[in-house]
Amino acid sequence: MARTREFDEEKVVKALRDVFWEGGFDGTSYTDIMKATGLQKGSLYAAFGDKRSLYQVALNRYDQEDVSAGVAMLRDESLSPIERITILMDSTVEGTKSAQGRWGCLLCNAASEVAPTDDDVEKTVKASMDRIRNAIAFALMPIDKAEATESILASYFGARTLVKAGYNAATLKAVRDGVIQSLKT
Amino acid sequence: MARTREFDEEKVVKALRDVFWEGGFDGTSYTDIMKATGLQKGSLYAAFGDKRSLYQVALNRYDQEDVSAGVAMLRDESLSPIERITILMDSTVEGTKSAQGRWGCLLCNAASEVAPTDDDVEKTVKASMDRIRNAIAFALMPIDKAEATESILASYFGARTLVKAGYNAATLKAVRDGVIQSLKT
DNA sequence: AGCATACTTGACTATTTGGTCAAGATAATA
DNA sequence: TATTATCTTGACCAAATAGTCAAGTATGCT
Repeated sequence: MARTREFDEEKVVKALRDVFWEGGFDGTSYTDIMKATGLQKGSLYAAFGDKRSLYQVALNRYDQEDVSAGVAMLRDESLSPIERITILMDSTVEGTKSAQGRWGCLLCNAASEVAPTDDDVEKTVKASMDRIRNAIAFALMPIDKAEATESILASYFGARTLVKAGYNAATLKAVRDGVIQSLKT
Repeated sequence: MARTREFDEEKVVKALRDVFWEGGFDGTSYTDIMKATGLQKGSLYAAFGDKRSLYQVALNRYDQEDVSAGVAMLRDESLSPIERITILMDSTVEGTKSAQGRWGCLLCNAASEVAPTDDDVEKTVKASMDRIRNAIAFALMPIDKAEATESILASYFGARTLVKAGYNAATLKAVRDGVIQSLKT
């Protein structure tokens, strides 16, 4: 019946996630988006809607791919609770060394920049954060440390903010060690 | 010799801090800035320079007023170490209830939005964060918990991010309680 | 093969952006 | 009081912004 879509939606959605992840909402222009996705404005509007919708697509992708990976690790019962939290916090140390790591946490970036003026984004961000919260709580259950759930969640987001602020691996290791230490007593 | 400045620099600088604190860098236009300060563009340029300079003025004011207040509290030896950390974390709980609290931490906002593309801002943010870090370390010394410094710093910034994401007082209390619990063992 | 459908393109627009500047206003000094 | 240095104003500008749309294009179905 009709012409088929030429672009690879998988690649385009990843490109959307990356371009907003790196640049933020206001910091990313259509010029940037077109360059990143290889699509023209018209196609973007036809396929996804306006800029806010594009951002939502990016957030959803981040949830489905990046948050999900972390959640799966935290729920992996072949690892010990301490191992899982160590891996979680270690990922922030690694973040100091990679470009993507230095982009920070897209959820935190969205919470900071977009959530205050966009109820839909606030809901999406909170839902993703809750998934992480619940996975941390699940990981802590076997060692009876559920009361540490929220403080570890906060330490994790705070650690990713420290990376964005330019702190080095040593500082992030200190965060990790402090968190692990608090679970060993 | 010359005409004197009409505006109250104290009020203008506070207004700059507030308008960027609430709206972020890209999210704040000259229209907003003029409305907040009561000054025209030309005066702002003459007095402070371009938009990035205005942002730096706001950051410095935040450091001198808001960060300093927190640092002074953390260094107040008339309070016990646990009391001081409790007050620090409690401030995030209170933050869920005030407009200014929901603006989040200007340092975190700056780290997220501006620091990656502005070396001066990165330096300023890091310097302010270090002041808080050192004050936390100072507060923890008497109870020999210095190794918890960075994880508490991260919990604090993470908590303020949770507020921006729309979390309620109950969640922030859980963060606070988790942090305090980890100091009592 | 030809049609119908929907995708793709890029020129176009109205608005807003940060930034400039010349003219006018004002207060401290001589 | 006249002078002078500086502050204040708002009109102005070029560039960039998000968003629209009509025309052209390509595909799957009949």
